[in-house]
Order: sequence, then C-alpha cells, then structure tokens
Amino acid sequence: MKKNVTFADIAEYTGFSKTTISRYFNNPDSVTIENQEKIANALEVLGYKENKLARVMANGKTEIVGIIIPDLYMHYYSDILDHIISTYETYGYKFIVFAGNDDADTERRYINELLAYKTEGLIILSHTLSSKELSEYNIPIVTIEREDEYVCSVNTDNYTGGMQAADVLAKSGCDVLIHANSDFPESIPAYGRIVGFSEFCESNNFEHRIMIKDFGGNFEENLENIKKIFEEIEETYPEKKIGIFMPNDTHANILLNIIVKKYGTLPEKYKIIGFDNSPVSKEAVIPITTVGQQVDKIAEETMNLLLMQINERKKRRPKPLEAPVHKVLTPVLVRRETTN
Amino acid sequence: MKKNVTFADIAEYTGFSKTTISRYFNNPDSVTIENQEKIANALEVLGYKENKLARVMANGKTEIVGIIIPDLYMHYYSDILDHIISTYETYGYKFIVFAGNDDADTERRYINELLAYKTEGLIILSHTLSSKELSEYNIPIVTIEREDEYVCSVNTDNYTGGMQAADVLAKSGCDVLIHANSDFPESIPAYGRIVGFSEFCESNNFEHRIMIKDFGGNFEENLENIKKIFEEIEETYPEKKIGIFMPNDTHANILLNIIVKKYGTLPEKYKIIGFDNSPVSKEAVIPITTVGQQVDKIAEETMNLLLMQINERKKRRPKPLEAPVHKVLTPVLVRRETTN
DNA sequence: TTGTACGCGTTATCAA
DNA sequence: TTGATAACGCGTACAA
Repeated sequence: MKKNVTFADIAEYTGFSKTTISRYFNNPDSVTIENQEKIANALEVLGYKENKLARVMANGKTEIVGIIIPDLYMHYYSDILDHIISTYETYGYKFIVFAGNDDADTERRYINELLAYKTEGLIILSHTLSSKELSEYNIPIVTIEREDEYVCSVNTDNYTGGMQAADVLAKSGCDVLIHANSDFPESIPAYGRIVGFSEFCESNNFEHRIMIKDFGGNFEENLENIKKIFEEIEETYPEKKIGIFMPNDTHANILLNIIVKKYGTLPEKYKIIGFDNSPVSKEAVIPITTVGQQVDKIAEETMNLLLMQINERKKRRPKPLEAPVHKVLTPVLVRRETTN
Repeated sequence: MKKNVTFADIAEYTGFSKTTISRYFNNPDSVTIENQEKIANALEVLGYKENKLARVMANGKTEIVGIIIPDLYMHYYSDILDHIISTYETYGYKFIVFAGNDDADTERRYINELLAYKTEGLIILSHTLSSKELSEYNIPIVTIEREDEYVCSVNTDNYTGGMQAADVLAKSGCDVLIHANSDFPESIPAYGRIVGFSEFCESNNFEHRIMIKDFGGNFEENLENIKKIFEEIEETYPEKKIGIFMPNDTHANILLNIIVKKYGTLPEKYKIIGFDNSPVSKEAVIPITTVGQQVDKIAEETMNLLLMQINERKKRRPKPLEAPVHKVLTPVLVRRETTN
C-alpha cells in the first residue's frame, strides 16, 4: 500500500509551500503563470489524486446531499431520482441514496448516518417522519409531495390537477366521474386532488364519487384491490359512461390492463386518467392520459430550494428562514388515448 | 453557528482523555462499565453527534461505495439499484449514485469524483469504459452484465438463458423461433443469449432467425423499431406459429402491447418471452413469460465480491487477486401467460 | 484500564 | 505573490 501523494509531496518537489499548492487549486490566479506550470507538471509527475475528504475536514463542505426515497417500484420515484441525480452536472452535488418507507426508526438511522457524513442537505420523499421531526434536525431539507408544514418543499398543485382531471373526463362525455384514491390525511399534498376533483364536479353538477381504498404496497395487492374497484364500478353503473381518475399512472395502468384484458380494448364506456406522467403512462397498451407532474422542474426547484438554504448557512451571519418555503408547480395535462 | 461537540468536549466533561472516548465507541469493553455509563451520560448531556468523516481521515474507511448505472428508465436497472441500496441493512455500506451511459469522459469524471471521496469500491453497470481501463483505477470493482475481462463481475448465465427461452417457445408449439436483439460484441455477457438460443434451435432442428436491430435509447425509438420488427414478422410468416424472444422485459412489453393493440389479445399464433423478470413483466396486460435474472442474488453476490476485495486490501499484506473473479448466476424461467 | 502524542490531507489566518 | 502555523475530529502506537 504505497502512500498517497499529498500537497506536502508536491510542495517538497516544487519547492513551494503546501499553501501555494492549495492556492493552485482554489485560486489559481493568485499564483504566477510560470509557477502554475511548475505545479501542474509536478502533479503529473507524482501522480497526484485529490482527496476531497481532507478538504471537507478543513472547510466543512462535503458537496453531498442525502436522499431518502420510499421505493423504486413506483415509476414516479425512479423518475424523480433520475432527474435529481442528473443535477450533478449543474451543481456538482453528489447523492447518497437510501430507500425505505416503512419504519420510523429505520428512517431515523438513515438520517443520522447521513448527518454523520456531514451531508449538506436532505431530500425526503418518504412519509414516515413528520415534517416537525424533520425540521428539528436543523439541516437544510426539501421534501417532495408529502406533508411539509415545518420544512421547505416542492409539490405539484394537486388541487388544480384534480380539477383538470375532472374536466377532461367531463369533456370526454362521461356521465359519472369517479376518483379512486387511498385514505390519507389532509396534510398530504395529494389530498388536494380529491378536493379539486370534488369541487369541479359539484360546481358543474356532475354525478361523481370518491372511492377510498387502500391499494396495498406491492403489485399483487394493487392488482387485487383495483380489480375490486373495477368490479364494483361495473356492477354499479352498467348503463353509464364512466370517467375514472386514478391516483397515479402505475395504478391507472393496472386498471387499464384489467379492462383491456376483459374487453380486448378500452371500450367507449370507460375513460381513464392517471397522475404523474411517469414513463408507464406513455408505454401502456393504450397510452394513458395523465395529469403530468413536471419532474424535471421538480428536480430543479428542489435543488434550488436546497442550495438556497445551504448557501445561506455558509454566510458569516446566516439568517434562518422565517418560514418554510413551499414551491408549488402547476401540473400539465397530457392528453393521450384513454380520454377523448 | 455553534461548534460541534467533539471527543475533546466529552473528555473535558468526563475527565477522561479523548482516547478513552474513542475506545468507548470502538471497543466499549475496554472501558469500565461504570465509566461507560459516565461517558454515555455525557454524550446525552452535551448532545454529541458522530463525525464519520473525521474517522475516515484517521482510519481510511469511508464505508461508501460508488455506483454508476446507465439509466433508471430500464426497469431492470432501477430494480438492481433498489436491491443494491437495500444491502445497507446487511453491510452498512452507503452508496453514492451516478447515472449515465453516453460519454466516456463524463464517466471518467464520475469515477474520479468517487475516488476523491475515497469510496472503497465501485459497482459499474454502464458500458462506456472498457474493463481494462476500469481495472487500471486499481480499486475494488464489480461490474454487472457488461464486458468484464479485466475486472470482477456478476453476470447471469446468458447462454443457458437463451436455451431456456428457445426451449419454452419450442414446447409452446412454435414453428419458427425468433430472437431479436441489438448488435453487440461477443465480449458482452448478453451475447451468450444469442449463442444459446441459436445452438438450441440448431441442435433441435428448429427454423429460427436472429434479428439484429438497434432498438434506440428511449421509448419512442424502442416503439418504432419494435413495430418494424413486428411488421416484418407478420409479412414474412403469415401462416406460421411464431415464438419471439425479446432482449428484455421492457422490450417484450412493448411488443406485447403492439400485438394486443392490434388483435385485442395475444393470438395463439404468437408466443413471447422476455428477459430479466423485471417488474414490468408481471405488470403487463398479459403477464409475460421471462427468463428471470435473480436480482436479489445479483445484488448480494455483487456486494460479496466487492467486500471480499475491500477486506483483502485492509490486511497488512494484501494479496491482489491473481485473476478477476466472474460470478455467474443461473437464470430462472418464470412461466406466465405469453407462452404455454 | 487509561493517557500522551502524533498523524490523516487539506484550508484558513495572519504575516511577510 | 508566497509561507508558517494552526485548525478540522478522530484513531492508534506506545507508554504508563
């Protein structure tokens, strides 16, 4: 195990001090062009490899962000993760990734681990810890599409999304508008969808119905529960034209597949709209109309919000935010073939 | 910005030396039970938070692994990533994740960044850098399903997989067996599929055909190219029963959707088999038979292989591997509804 | 069982 | 423009 080449070695080789070598990296212009070349040459000759951890010890900037995502099964999450990770090219921040959404203690362990590595900020998509608890960690945090009272967040305007969905189904000539979703508290942004959907229906006098159902945590459970929902719809409204707004594209796709398997196609009787505009919506047998989340913008705004907090902390006299900032992004309707 | 609590503070508060505090964490039994309690108490009172980076400076062990994945669009990759990340519970290693598969220089930057953070090992799924170049970084590496001559790797037995696929299609009563795949060099494990498939057909006298096609890098291109393939098949073999072996489940699903959209179901005339057993194969309109990769085992073996190398390095006199270890895992056929 | 002293590789401060 | 020195927080011989 041969020793690493360090600034000390470069300094010795070139006759400069360690300080000058450091300056060569962090403020090159403060070193003579001539000497810059000498140093550059020495780096080549000695085969220097930088050690960012040592730098972290000295200046405290890890340029690492921690991210906790519920799972990678939901296409929406892998999509988000992909976009966030890709911001490396823009901001240079690296990401340590954890997955999990079950156990609060597990999640606390993840966070403590992340803090022990001095990550400069946290991006949280999982739902197990309250924003109150998160805020007490006293580190820059941005959450995405979850309860966010005490922390900064980026969310889609779910209320508008719900209205858009209802509107499309209405314009597709449906007699009854149905929204299936899980039972979650009003504090979660997605709750806005239910409200937006309902209000649209009520103020436009559409027969509508909210079906609250626990969809379960994996495909098998999803399938079973969505089958039940569909059976109930078939029985209840044999003569009507039905518009169904599913909680996300993954679930919309499952419903679509159930119907297509039964009828060989999507009958005129049914219109479907999903949420997220995740890849599965366009890859489905029949491309699914969806209320699209702007995942690229979400990733971008998340990093902006996070870096804003991070940079504020680096100031000599940082002012903590008076109140958490909640960025809300407008959903974009993506019309495809499951509606008119 | 109040200073962090350090061992020095704990030492001062308890009256012990920093060394004893360190021992409390790394070798508790070498400290009196009584004193352990004193220290534990001090940690509480002072609100100590560990700093693993400082520990890294002192002992060199980051417990971080870097991982470079081509993308998160292919379900197979998100699946693998999910399983690898989840090994945290078993091994305690954290993961810094990069995504990309395009540009060699970009990928070199990723690797250098990872090395600068002293990651203890690398897991590579992208294809842009040769294993020769990778091996020259002189750090523990495991690749998954890619060219691997000079580095350790975990691969699925693609040859057997190819034979299994052909066998299932044959037993499903197909007259012609077709395997569509991209044009890649023999050095890539997936090439074995083509060989296994062909050899099975030849030794059993099945009419067969390998269709080499560039599928493109996103869904739109995939769709377009797979449509062309299907059209060609429809024209060429109007009277025959066709078995089609697709390169992965994502592509098999696209083909299935094209057919179902045209016929309302999967006609008896066509049998389809995919590869990977990634989530999409069971979530498809008609659940897709597939040659399954054992993703859980792949993740496990990958970490085993990596940790073997990492631990060897920690020894006083590490012996470098004489030759890279290539772990090969048997694929498991998953029969579903697109074959008999 | 506990303590001393130094090292890990870089940056920040202050001085020249 | 350059340098000397002290951090950063922890681990580890070696000594007691």
